Amino acid sequence: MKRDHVKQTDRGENIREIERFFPAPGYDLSATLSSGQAFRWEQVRDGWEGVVGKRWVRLVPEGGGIQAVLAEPVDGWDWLRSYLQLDVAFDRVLATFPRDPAMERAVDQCSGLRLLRQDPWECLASFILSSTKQIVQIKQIIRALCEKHGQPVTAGLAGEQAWAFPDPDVVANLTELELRACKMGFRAPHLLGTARMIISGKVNLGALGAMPLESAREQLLELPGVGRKIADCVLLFAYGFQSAFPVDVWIAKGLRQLYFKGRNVPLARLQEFSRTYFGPYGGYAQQYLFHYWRIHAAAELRARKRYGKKN
DNA sequence: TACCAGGAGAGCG
DNA sequence: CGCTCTCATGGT
Repeated sequence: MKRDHVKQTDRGENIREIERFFPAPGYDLSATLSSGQAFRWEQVRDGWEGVVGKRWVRLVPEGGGIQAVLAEPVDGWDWLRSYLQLDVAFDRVLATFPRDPAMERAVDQCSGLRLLRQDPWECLASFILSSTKQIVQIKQIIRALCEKHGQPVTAGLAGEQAWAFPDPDVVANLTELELRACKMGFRAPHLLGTARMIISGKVNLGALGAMPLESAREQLLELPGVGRKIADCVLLFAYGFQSAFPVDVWIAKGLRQLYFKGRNVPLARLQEFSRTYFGPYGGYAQQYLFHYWRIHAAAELRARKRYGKKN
């Protein structure tokens, strides 16, 4: 135990803490961390362990909130509050969703799912690596990249080791071959090219948050390996553009099934539909549908196997 | 063993 | 434009 690292002054200033409890009623940590928005969290016993920025964190849901435990003490917790979006008035978000049967089922079954607010570079790089990969595989690629090229950070109370996500300048100075060694295949030149464009200053990730959604998206689309879907993921998960609505294969399937009677509606029309139909927090609605549809479809598949295929 | 995965980009008519 | 093909790799 490292409790002796927790120092307090009489005046209550410079309090360095190694753990803290955050009240978060209704927050479903498991759904949030496993819903395909972030890829570095692992379930360990009754909690989740990962690296946020340069810090290893263990999060345990308990008693209407989240207990956070670090490996090393910190001065403040704003970085974690922001990452977990603990201050979002969530009832007001839910109230803006369209009231249709599909949306209500999704909210009903995934209530407690939240959107994170991630670091733009890590989020961008992660989703460049995500294209045509299953979530389990994306996690493997990112783990390899971090273990080979990320900065080591202290993890756990016994001082084990974890790795931070490698910064853009580190990635930019790697070779395509070194990146391919992380099993990212044809995504390697995309990631490399993007890292180099960011280092060169041709795209400034720090400036996008203050831009209108469309301008920020335009900037992201300049980067190699970044199309509409990945751009929207980054706009939503890293910059907090709540109306960005990434349409991937799952969402596309779900939208066609749930809102178009299974008709083969073209992607562009699905994007147009999602932009107008789901409201100012469409991104949130999207994450509910994504999570719901992924679980729903998986359950359906298992049921078919068990009872024998009817089709 | 086949099929497919939180796509993007080039090439075609 | 809109459609098709390819890209690399591994889970199910």
